[in-house]
Formats: sequence, C-alpha cells, structure tokens
Amino acid sequence: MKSPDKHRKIIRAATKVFAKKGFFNARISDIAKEAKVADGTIYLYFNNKFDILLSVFEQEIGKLIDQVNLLLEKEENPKVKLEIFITNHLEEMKKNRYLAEVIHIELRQTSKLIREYRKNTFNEYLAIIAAIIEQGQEAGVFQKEIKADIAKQIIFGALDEISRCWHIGNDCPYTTEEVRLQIISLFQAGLLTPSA
Amino acid sequence: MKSPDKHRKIIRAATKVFAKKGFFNARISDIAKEAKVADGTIYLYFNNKFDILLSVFEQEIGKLIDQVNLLLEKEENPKVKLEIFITNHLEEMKKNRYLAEVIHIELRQTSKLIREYRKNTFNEYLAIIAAIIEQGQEAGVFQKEIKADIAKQIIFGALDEISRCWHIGNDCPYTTEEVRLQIISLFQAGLLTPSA
Amino acid sequence: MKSPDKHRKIIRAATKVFAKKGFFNARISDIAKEAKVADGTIYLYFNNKFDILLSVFEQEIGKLIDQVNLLLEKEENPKVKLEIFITNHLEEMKKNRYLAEVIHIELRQTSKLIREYRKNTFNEYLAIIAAIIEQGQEAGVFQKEIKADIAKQIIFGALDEISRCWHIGNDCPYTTEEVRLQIISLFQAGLLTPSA
Amino acid sequence: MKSPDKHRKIIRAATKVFAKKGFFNARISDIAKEAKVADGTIYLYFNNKFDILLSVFEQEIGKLIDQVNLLLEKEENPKVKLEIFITNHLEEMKKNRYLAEVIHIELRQTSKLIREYRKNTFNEYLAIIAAIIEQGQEAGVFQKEIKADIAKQIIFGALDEISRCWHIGNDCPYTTEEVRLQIISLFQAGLLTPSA
DNA sequence: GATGAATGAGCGTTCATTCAT
DNA sequence: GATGAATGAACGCTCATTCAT
Repeated sequence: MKSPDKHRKIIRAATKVFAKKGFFNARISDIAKEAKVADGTIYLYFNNKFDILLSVFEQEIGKLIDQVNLLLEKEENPKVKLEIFITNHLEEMKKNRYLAEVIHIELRQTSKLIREYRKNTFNEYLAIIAAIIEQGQEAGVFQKEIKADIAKQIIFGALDEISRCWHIGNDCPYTTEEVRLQIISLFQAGLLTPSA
Repeated sequence: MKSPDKHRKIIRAATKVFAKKGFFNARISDIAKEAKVADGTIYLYFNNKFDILLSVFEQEIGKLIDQVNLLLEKEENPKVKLEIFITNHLEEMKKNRYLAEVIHIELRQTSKLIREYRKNTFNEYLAIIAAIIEQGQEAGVFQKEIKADIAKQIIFGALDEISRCWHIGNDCPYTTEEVRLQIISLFQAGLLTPSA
Repeated sequence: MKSPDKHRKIIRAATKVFAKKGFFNARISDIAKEAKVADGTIYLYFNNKFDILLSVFEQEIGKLIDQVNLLLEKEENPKVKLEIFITNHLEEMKKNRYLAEVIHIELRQTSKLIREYRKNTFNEYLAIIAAIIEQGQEAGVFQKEIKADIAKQIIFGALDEISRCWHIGNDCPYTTEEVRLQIISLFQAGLLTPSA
Repeated sequence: MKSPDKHRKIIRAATKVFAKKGFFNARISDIAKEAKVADGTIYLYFNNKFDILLSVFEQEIGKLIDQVNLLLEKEENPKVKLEIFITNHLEEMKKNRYLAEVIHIELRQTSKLIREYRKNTFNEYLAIIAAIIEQGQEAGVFQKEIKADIAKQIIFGALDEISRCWHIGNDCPYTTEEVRLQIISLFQAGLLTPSA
C-alpha cells in the first residue's frame, strides 16, 4: 500500500518548492529531488501537478485551522478571539515562509480548480473569522451593521497583504507586534479620532 | 515608425488574455490573435512575454493613478478623500474586470522582476493612500498612532481581497455600495460598538 | 541508467545528418528521427545542439587517432610512417563520407567553441604528423629546416582539400591510390626535377 | 536604376559581417546596418541571403584573380611564378582577414549552390596554379609525373589551412615570411634530405 | 528607388506524464 | 511499490522576406 510517510514527504517538498519558485516555475523533478523520490513516484500519490498544489493547501491550511481552533476554544471574549486569530495568522505567516508564499502566489493562480477548491478548506479558515464576528455581534461588542461575510474577506485581505509585504523585501520593516497592534487598532477602533 | 496605436492594441489584448488565462497559461499567440497582429509583431514592441506583463501594469495602474488623483484634487477633507479612494478603487475593479484580475493574479507571481517593478508605479498608487492618512493625521481627524505605511497595505489588501472575491464566483453577492459602506465603516469607525 | 547504446545511436545519426545538411541546416528532429528516438531524448544525452557537434568530433576523431596510432606503432621508418598517415587519412575520408563532410564543413563553422575544442582532440590528431616529422628529422631522413608545426598544418590542409574535392562532385575523378602517390611525391620529393 | 555604389556598399558590408559571424549567424539586418541601408533595400540588389554570399565570393575572389594575374604576367620562370602565387595568397589572407574568413568558413557550407558556384570563379583561381605547374612541366623544371589538377588542390589546401590557422588564435605564431619559406621548401624540394 | 514595420513559418528546448523494468 | 529513461506536444522567440507608403 502507498506509504502515508511518502505522501507527507512529497507534500512537504512541494510546499517548499512551490514557495520558492511558484507553481508554474516549479518542476515535478524539483519536487521529486527535494522529496528524495523518483519523478514517477509522485504520480503514485497524486494525479498531476495541480493535484499536488491542492493537496499542499488542504494539508497546510488544515493545520492552520486546527491550530487556531485550539487557541480559540479556551477563550470566550470575541474581541480577544479576533485578536488571537489575527495574531496567530501573522505569526504563522512570519514563521512559515513557505505557507505564506504558497497562499500569496498560488491562491491567485486563477483556475477553475482552485476556485472550486477555495470553497472547501480555505473557506473554512475564513469562516472562523466570520463566526467570531457574529458571536461578537450577538454579545453586543461588535457593531450589528457589519456583515460578517464581508468583514472576513476584508480582514483576511489585510492580513495577507501584510504577509506578502514581509516576504517581498525591504519595504516592510515592521515587526509582528507592531503590525498586530496597527491591524487590531484599525479594525477595532477605526481610523477616526474619538472627537471626530 | 512603430505605431503607438499598435502598442496600445497589444497592451489591451494582453490585459484581456492575462486576465482570462493568467500569465503562465497565456500564449504569445493568444495575445497576437486577440490584438490581430502577427506573433512576431509583438516583439517589435516588447522584449519578451514578461515585458508585456510589466507594460500592462505600467499602463493600467498609471491610468488608475491619474483617475483617482483627478477625483482627489477637488477635495480637502481627508475622511472624504479616503472614501473617494476606496470607492473609486472598488468601482474600477468591479467595472474593469481585466485590470482587477491582472492585479490579483499577476501581482503575486513571485518574481524578482515584479518585485522590483512594484517599487515603481504600483507603489505610487499605494502612496496615495498613505498621503491621505498623513494629511488626516496632521488635520487631527485620524489617529496619530496609525502608521500610514502599514495602513496603506492593510487598506489595499482589504480592497483587493474584495475585488478578487467578486471575480471568483458566487460567494460574494454584495454590491459595490454595500461593500463600500462596510469597508469605510470598518476602517473609519472600527468594529467595536461605542459603548464597548 | 542512460544507455551508452543510445548515446552512440544519436552520435551516429547526428554525424549522418550533419554531413548531409550541415550543422545549421540540420534539425534536432532530423537527428532524432534518424536515431529513432524522441526529440527530447537527445537532451538526456547532450546539453544542446552544439554539444552534439562537439561529441561527434570527439568520438569520430578519437577513432581516427586510435586507428592510425595502431598502424603506426608497428613501423619505425619515418618516411613510411608519413606514408601510412597520409594513406590512412585518405582512405578513411574516402570510405567514411560522413566523417569527411563533418570535418570539412563543421570544422570551419567559425565559433569560439569549436576553436577551443580544436585545441583538444583534433590537435592531438595533427600532433601525430608533427611527431613523425620530428622523428624523421632526428633520424636524418627529413630536412632539419622544416618546422614540424607548420608542416603538420600544410599536410593536413592538403589532405583535407583533397577529401573535400572528392565529396563535392565530379571535378576530382582521381583514385585514392593516384592521389596518395601525388601527395607523397609532392611532400617527399618536391616539385622540382632533380636537375633543376 | 539601381545604384552600383549601393551594390558595392552591401557587398562590402556583407563580407565584413559574414567574416565576423559566419553565414548562418549573420543577420540580414546586420548587413543592412553595416551598409547603412534599410533591410528591404538589400532585396532590391540581391535575391536572397544566399545570393549575397555568392556575390561576396564573385567580387572578392575576382579581385584576387586580377591581382595575382597582374603580378604573374611580368614573370616567366614557373618556379618563381609559383612562389609569387603562394606569397601573394598568404599575404592577402594575412592582410584581408574578412576574405580569409569568408573562404574558410563559407566555402565549406555544403550546399548545392556553393558547389555549383565553385566551378566558376573560384575554380578560375585554382586554375592559375594548375597553369603554372603545367607551364613548369613543359619547361622541364617541374616533374612530369605531377598531375596539375591534383597539385592545385593540394597547394590550395595547404595555403588555406595556414590562413585558417592564423585566424583562429594563438597556435600559429609564424610570420608570413616563415610560412612562405616552409611551403615553398616543402612543395619545391620536398621533405627528404638530398642524401635520402 | 528606398524604407522599415509587419509577417508567420520554423526551430531549439522544456517538462509533465508514462511505462518497461 | 518504486524507478527514471523515454516521450512528444507545446511554446517563446527569431529572422528572412514582403509590401504599403
């Protein structure tokens, strides 16, 4: 039977290679070499190159979901929960350069397949934000006019742009902490001064 | 003399083809056919495929910059200016599907060249947001703690995620107006209820 | 493991195709078809088209060197040795039409790469002539005023022009034997009549 | 009417470009630029790229023929005439690098057209050598056993190899004078010592 | 006659995928 | 199951040649 170990090895290798070169510039043989298997072996575990990309997402974003859910389940306060989500996402992106790049680059490769895929695992991740917001609205701490489904996109977009900026080069010399405070400040208190 | 008209025709064709297929899946001959010129003609106007991509950006984002600057120059109030920027960006993205997709997809093709390029015209566009925020801070309407350079990324990321969502499919059934209000509300007033 | 057999098949096919069409007019797919392999297979064995040309030389001229050395080692008399070299070269060129054409045509494709290459295997072949001459000079049978390094070029040039003439068409209706005698006569006894 | 001046300018430019890059690597636009005419203009004077090559030969070798005939007509002694031919060829090749390279490289581009062409002007040049030898045989200074048609090839081949060697690089540090003496010595007196 | 922009056929090379071992 | 040599379709780009001006 196909070894789950080898499956994992290939996923890990692919994550690294896709992050380094982007999906289109990555070669199956790059992944095979990184995973220390033969090119042909990859096709015992995946249908095609694109299928590897999907699996990388499934795997990596699944891990993100589990991780943040674990952190959130101990907390009740929606305001704090949102902070936890934001902080965790930023920290993970800062730490896991590969995942970050895969999200930035590959999430945008317009493709029917990706589009359909996004309705699955990735949207589950975004749904966490929406759930927090809805809970906050029910608790009366978040404004009721905010639509959770729009807000989740806005917040994810903001977080994602920051993490891309980090991985591009020298224009974003801000620390996680600094950015975290700015984002939380912007989204929770807004731009306007209290008197305005 | 090489006709500027043909240059424009190719740019327009490329914008369309890149938007439809993505940079890597777009074929030079697709662009040539769309522009109704011979394949070789494209190389009279551009050095290579990537150069076309850069030119599409330069051209299209340049237009965006000019347009929004025109709208902004009549206005003094920073709060309104930010609304204008946000509204204009959303409207343009909703209207100009090709530009939107090119930004979503191609801006993320990890590539030294794009990265370098982004420091030019594209960053000029983002700098408009930063300038508005700084002006607002000087005028005392925006919180002084906000760092304009971080905020510009956050705001752009939010806007861009929304426009991507629009072009992906059926998950984002919100109108421009609705989204505009949500974004302005989130960024200006924040999530928290006044009493919180 | 890449089969040495296939390597040889491609070399042989390339020799034939280069001879027939010349390097620049030869198509990779011509070689592939002649070798009965796929186009891509060629690139498992060679880096690029030019590399094939170099390998054809290395291979074919290496064989020439081995062959003539084998013939020469049984002989001591420098005068006879020179005759052996000349005779062997002429016979090989007459017999191996492909090698002859490859030498004629491709050796002259002005190119840095070929030029550098010629300092290796090909010059080894020419060095055999020089060695014979030097040995003859030491033995007192060849004139001491002759510079072996110049003479080797002169002799090779003469032989090569003859073999080219053979392969061009109908202007050179001479037999190997006839030409052999003329060349040996010219180089050994000279043009002048004894009384002159 | 087509200007003969422009025709000459293009020939001269082509000689230079072919010599520098070789026929196949030379671009029509290189020649056009060198000749300071438009690409299309070349096609008013020549049928195609290959036709330019033929014309370069016709022109350049024609000049060689005229020049050497001029030198020869003042001389009667066949031995001296052969020396004059050899010396003139070597000097011209040393001086006119472009012509030399065109002969080396382009004369060998196997091609029906070139082959046919060689029966014309180029063979006229070689025929001069044959004529000298025949005249020498009649005068009793050259050996009667030598076949002039073979000898002309041998002598040209030797001269041509020397000139190629000069233009290749650093392996041929011999002066025209040195080489001239060696060639004349080899062809006139032979290799063998008088006692041998 | 002169121009040079336009053409488009053509080729070297790549690489996802297959399959014999 | 694992391998990696073999495949061949596909594409970016070049450049000799044409032709409208």
